[in-house]
Amino acid sequence: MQEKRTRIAPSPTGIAHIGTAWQALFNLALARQSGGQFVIRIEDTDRKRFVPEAEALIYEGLAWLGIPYDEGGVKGGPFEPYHQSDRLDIYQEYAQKLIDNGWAYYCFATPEELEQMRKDQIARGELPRYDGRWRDADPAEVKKRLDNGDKHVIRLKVPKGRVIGWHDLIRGDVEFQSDLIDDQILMKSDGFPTYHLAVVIDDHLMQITHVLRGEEWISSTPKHLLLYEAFGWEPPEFAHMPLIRNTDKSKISKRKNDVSILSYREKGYLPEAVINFIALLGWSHPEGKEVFSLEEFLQVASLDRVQKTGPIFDVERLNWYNGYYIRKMVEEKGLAELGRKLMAYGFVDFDFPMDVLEEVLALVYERMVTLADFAELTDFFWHEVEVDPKLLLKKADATLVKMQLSLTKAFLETIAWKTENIEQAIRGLCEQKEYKKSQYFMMLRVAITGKTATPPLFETMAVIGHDEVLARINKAIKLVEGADAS
RNA sequence: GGCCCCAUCGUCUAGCGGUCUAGGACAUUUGGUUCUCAUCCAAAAGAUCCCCGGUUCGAAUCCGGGUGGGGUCACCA
Repeated sequence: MQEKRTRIAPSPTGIAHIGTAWQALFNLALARQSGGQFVIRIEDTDRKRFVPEAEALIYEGLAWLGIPYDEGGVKGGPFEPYHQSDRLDIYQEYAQKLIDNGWAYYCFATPEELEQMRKDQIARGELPRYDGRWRDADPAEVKKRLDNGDKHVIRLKVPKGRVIGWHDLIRGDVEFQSDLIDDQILMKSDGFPTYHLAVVIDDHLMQITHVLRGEEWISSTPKHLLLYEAFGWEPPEFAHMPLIRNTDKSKISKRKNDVSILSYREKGYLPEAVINFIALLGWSHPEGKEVFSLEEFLQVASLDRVQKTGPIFDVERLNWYNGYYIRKMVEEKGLAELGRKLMAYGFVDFDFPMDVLEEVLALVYERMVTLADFAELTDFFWHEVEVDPKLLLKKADATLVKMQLSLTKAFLETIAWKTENIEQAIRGLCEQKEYKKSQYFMMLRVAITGKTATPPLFETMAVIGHDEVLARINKAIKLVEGADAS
């Protein structure tokens, strides 16, 4: 099997994007399965949108998800440098070759001039495009402008009347008419290459064999193919993944979705849940499995099971995975592991009573969707609780409730503080006085936790502690008296 | 608008000419367990397989057209 060299080529323009991680997954799988390498190259040729911290965020995001790479990034490798901004002289050199062999030409049109040109075209009802005004310019004139040091770009001389096609590994045969392709800018006037030039040169020089990227690049591919031809290079295989979408089916965006990898960490998602979830976006496991690890994915992933339709990013499903993986973690590695994760990600308040952390976790872990849920699920264990008297009196009058609370207090006063004893005392009281279970338990739950939904009462009380429970019951009694008086 | 890509339950998807009265998962609803919630278990509901033609004995699956959605048309990637 041919060793496949694949890559992702993110731009450091802001956040580490979830789509980048998704793409990385499939690129990695392809490389791994063939014994090849997966490369990270940083495409930082756009100085206007450059964000200094962005690159580090990309590495951090991928590292958090556990997605490794073989070359580039902070690792380097045999094809250095892996930052396009460090490869300017290379692009310069190759652009010159294209000028020399007639595949490219200088264009001295200013941005303002081109803007005017487009306006005119639109006014005339034409579609805006470069009109080729410098395509066949007089060489003498070009030389004069060059000698004069006039600002210029270098454009690709797209041949006329050609059909440019390729066999896409995901989509099959795709074809474009060359006449519809603009004479693409290859070199900007600031001496930086455009994406199109840089990506082709780098992919070739770095010996990338398979370009697996998003569908948004599909209409750029013919331009790239032309460049391979212009250089006389063998093009790589191309495969275009569908685009992950917002709920309204548009391409997934910051505005309508959370697309930052790291923000999922901040929100309390587990990397294995995120991985499992995104792996199943536009792809299905050959055995129909819904739950599997990154390792397993890397072994069984294949392009022929990649769907052509853009999947919608559905957080509900991610939530299910997250709850599932939290439970799985506890079952396989114990509560301590959950505790460590919670601490590591900063979801445990500094004044939380650590000695009862595991006891508390045992009671709430099945109820957690994200790690961030820990706070809300557990605040009443160690915080003052706010009790709504209306909830206390929902299904019984004040006289009865007050009696129930007082008796409960009496029954609990002297017992040895253990779950079984608490249960025995309370159930005993309940039977003896023939309280309606649903009313009595709920009332007591509210009195002690302030909430209507909590872990089982007896265990909860056991963790909260004897003195605190009695204090809360006392408070509830006063509350009921107050409500009764008014 | 031109060009290109795409089209199965609300969502993620299985399906690659007959085994499909279309299967699974999430979400939803109901029942069971239970002191509530959650977990767990069971069940239900949910898709004219976008529409119309064609090919075929036979189409969700192949072909054509339509419609719808998406992407792209920058000195951004």
